[in-house]
Amino acid sequence: MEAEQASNEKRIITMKDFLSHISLDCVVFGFHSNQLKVLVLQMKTTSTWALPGGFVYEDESMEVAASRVLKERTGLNEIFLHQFHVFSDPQRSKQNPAVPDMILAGVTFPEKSWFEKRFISVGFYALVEFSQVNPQPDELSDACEWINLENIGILMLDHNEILQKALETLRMQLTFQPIGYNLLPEKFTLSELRKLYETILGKELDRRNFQRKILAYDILTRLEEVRQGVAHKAPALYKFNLVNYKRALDEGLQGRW
Amino acid sequence: MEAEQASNEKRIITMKDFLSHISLDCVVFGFHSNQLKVLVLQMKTTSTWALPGGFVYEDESMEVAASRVLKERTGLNEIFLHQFHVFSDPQRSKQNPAVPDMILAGVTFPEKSWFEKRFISVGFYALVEFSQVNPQPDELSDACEWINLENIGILMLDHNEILQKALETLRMQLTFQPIGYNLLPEKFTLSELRKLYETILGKELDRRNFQRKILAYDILTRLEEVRQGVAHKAPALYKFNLVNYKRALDEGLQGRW
DNA sequence: GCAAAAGTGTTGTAGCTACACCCATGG
DNA sequence: CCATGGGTGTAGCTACAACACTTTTGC
Repeated sequence: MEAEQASNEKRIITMKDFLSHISLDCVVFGFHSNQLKVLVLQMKTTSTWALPGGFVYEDESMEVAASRVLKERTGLNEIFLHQFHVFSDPQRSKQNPAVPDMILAGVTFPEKSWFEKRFISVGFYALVEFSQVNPQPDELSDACEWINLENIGILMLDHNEILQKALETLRMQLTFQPIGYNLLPEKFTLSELRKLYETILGKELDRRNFQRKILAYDILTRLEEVRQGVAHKAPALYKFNLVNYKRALDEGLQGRW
Repeated sequence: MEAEQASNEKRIITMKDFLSHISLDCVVFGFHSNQLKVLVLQMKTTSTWALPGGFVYEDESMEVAASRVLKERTGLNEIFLHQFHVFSDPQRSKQNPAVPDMILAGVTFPEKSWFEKRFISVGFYALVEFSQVNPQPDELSDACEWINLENIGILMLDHNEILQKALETLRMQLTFQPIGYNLLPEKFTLSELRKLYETILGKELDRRNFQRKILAYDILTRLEEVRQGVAHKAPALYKFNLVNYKRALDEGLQGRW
């Protein structure tokens, strides 16, 4: 206790000690031809792949900044978006390979040492409808593409870790909430919805039990239409019943106590 | 797409636009005489109550910074600590009532406008054993106290919102994980554990069903001892079985698919 | 001895798993 | 006509809520 006191008096607090830079990175999930995909950028000078990200303006919340960034990368407004973790290992942004790209892009900064400071990044995950997205590279990259989750290689900085954590979060949320609304087109079959669940969870689900369970939630509306032009029996199309879907989200679906 | 291009070329990125300050705030939960308590500070000049918090050094992760702050406020090392949300509403730190206290405490800062920038804060929640804590105010406050959750009044800035979100997170985690290990003393009765659950969840639980359910997890070891000196039948004491407890944490306890 | 809390047992029900079975369709 | 996937049904099991009942202690 006395040691505490002493160190308190001795210490002179200088706010320069506390300067960090804050950024955000987004893991954008899409679903197409029964595969989960992630939106990634290829950096200009190093050709390494990276998650879309950016900085936050002074008058923005992190959420607004993430929406802005994703609007630029996908063309979409009103994206389903959730923050899931802050990545702040002081080593994470050493030798940031994006710095040459920033200089190339004409980024100016207040002082020479600006890029030597570490970056703290807030991770967001987004769920988007694959077909609605028009991928656009940013100033630092010359490609923006969907890559199958299983084909994602080494990403810039700690972006593999960010992706991993996003996936874990998505799996957790899936148990609680009827995700799928944001990833699927308006009309879909139960098999497509099941494949999505199987892909996210990384395991197979019993076709018949899945069907009854998801229908029991009463969040789907069966349409008159069936999917045409496929082999075998034509499956019925469904869409989400928004009212019941939102109610289910509020209540949560499992876990009692 | 062309509009995108045009705006990209027109815009000159100046990193000064992106300067924000990052801080952290902690919701420290303790449990004593069957009540959930939160550790709060009383600020020097305004006498308003606030959550313990601080800034992050350049060579620290947010987690390390939060541990350091809580070590100062509680005297404890090795605190159970989890980040749960980033609070970044640009209005949240307008008219920060802590600024006079900072000036009083001799805090120096690089430029006059430093405090006019907004603060982005990472929220952490901590679970500690009440009796082990030795509450210590910081440089900006002249009191550090446990307050019953239900008696918490108006807090500084958006700290009520932060507390609320911490509680929601704790409730969510409770369904998944056998919390209680960090909040209770080494030896405890099943009634005490149940009261803790009831307090966090805000509702009563059936005594007998709770007992069987929690024992079924196989994370508790029944001791030979009983609690002495209480009215009525002496209840058995239990302690956590750390091996099984950790296994249960890994697996998660509920939610199938 | 009686009030109050601890400890153990029982029963009905909801929801799940693991199947069997029939239907529709494209090749 | 048959392989394949869609749609519906059912039996057995598990987990849980809602109870009843007994035991132990302080006053």
